[in-house]
Amino acid sequence: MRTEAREAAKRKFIDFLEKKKLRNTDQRRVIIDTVFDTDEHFTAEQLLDWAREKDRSVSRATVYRTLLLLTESDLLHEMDFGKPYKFYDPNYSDHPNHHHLICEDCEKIVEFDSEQIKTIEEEIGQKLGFTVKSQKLQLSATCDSLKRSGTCDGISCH
Amino acid sequence: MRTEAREAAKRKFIDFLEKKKLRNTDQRRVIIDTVFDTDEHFTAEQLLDWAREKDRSVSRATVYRTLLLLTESDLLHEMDFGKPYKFYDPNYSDHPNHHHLICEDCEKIVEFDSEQIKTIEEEIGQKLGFTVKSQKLQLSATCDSLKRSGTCDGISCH
DNA sequence: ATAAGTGCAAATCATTTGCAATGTC
DNA sequence: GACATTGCAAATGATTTGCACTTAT
Repeated sequence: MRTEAREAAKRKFIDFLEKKKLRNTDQRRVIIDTVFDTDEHFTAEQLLDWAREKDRSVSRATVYRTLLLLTESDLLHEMDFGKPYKFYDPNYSDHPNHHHLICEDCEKIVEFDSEQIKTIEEEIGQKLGFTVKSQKLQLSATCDSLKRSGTCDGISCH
Repeated sequence: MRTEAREAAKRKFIDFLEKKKLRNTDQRRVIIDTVFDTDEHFTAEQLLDWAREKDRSVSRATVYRTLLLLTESDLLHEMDFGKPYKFYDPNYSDHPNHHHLICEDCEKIVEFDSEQIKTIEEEIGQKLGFTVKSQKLQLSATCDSLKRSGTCDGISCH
């Protein structure tokens, strides 16, 4: 994630805590530093591992409790990729309307934006009598370069 | 669901079983009858209840095992609506490309199709070097009639 | 001082699985 | 008869929670 975006997200979280009269603890700081130092999707367990590398005192319970605060404050989005555990996406604060393409061949996840889709979504919502507030779009796809050349090189698949 | 679509889905499932040399048991028949007699989204637990009304011998284990077969054969789609349990959507065999709009006010789920979105998805996939195989789009929205008149009447919210 | 936050271990709860009995082909 | 399928009850595994101690404000 870009440095400014990352720092902005951390600041927003501190603001969120203050506004709710919640406390700015060592563990919460370590966890948000970890969350916004990556632009990968991650699981609760991965976050626990990473955070513990920085501070052994971070516990699984606090990771889950902080993940809840981060999703409530809309700085982190919960994602379901069909696995029995959740993934978390730290890129929404920088790209609030991005979508996901998941490659069935290499499991790689590509993020993309589309103004066009956003516009159509709003039109459709209006036609149905609703105001669209947010969206989740996941495309499942196969890798063209794999099919053509037998390997996952080029822009696709990595 | 329309009668023909419903019957077609059941037939496809029987074919699927035969092709895989799996057996056409009483319990599986009761479960698919139940699944394709509704066009609502449902949970495993609801399906168990409904199936048991028809045949007390149906067990939770068989419901889960049959749900797996139904999703594998692509006749039923698993959906994540942010709850700790999964929902199942029986309408994909009739409308393979439909999307969902979830109303934040009344929790109603509206299904809709859009050729336009499908086209854009394919274009974007191509540009990224992939062939799009399937998609999941969920819009989260608020109800206009509720905002205007204070009640959820009209086409929205029911 | 006070109330929020923490780690730990136990609890929860949807889903999965081992197994002996049963049913389908 | 062979082997898939079933129900049951126990296991699993991600996430949540109660509690006594600790820490931020």
